[in-house]
Amino acid sequence: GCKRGSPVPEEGDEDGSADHHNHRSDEKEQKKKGKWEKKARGSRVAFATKSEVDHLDDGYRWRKYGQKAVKNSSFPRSYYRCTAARCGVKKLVERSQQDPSTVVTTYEGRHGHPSPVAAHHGARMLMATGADTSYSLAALQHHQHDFLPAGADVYGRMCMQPTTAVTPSVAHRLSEYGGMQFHADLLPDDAMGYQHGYR
DNA sequence: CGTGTTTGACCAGCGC
DNA sequence: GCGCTGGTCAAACACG
Repeated sequence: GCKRGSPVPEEGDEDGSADHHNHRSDEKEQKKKGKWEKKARGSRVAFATKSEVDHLDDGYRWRKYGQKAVKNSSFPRSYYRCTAARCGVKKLVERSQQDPSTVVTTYEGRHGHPSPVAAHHGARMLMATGADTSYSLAALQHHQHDFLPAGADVYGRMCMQPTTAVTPSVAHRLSEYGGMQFHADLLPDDAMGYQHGYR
């Protein structure tokens, strides 16, 4: 079922990493509670980005742990998890059905640790604080003129290519701002359910 | 040998 | 109870 049950995605019980027993039973319990739709742990943010590759380098290291076909889309959905220890942040990646050139990336939770790559841009830290993701995005838009170079259009098309003035992470967001739209858990579940971000 | 991806199987929630 | 759907694990596999 596709339901975002909890209307209040408050994240106060971010202690899942505390008990990582080897027992299968406990892991199962963890799986049950780990339901995105039933138990909203941490923030959820979805981005629609134009890219020819599914996996975008946003500055963090991700490990793919699954792939399944979804009903609302003819393309499979990929599941990623942050490889950092004690970091249970998850990420979903799926292509848009109507625009195969568009990739929808969904983040859940907050890292609580800096990006593995040298972060010399404040924008990097904005993502790391995930808790205020919506604020981070707002801040990004507020300061986007600072990061946004004259040739922003270039980043709206490519996300993996090496950049000189901005980091891939920034480029990623620029692409979102430069033509695509994002939606956070601020939106009603209707907006989340009918389709991923197209309106 | 270490790290990450691919892939099949399992389980939980929902509707009938 | 059963089938459908979606989320995750875990062994096998690929790469450096």
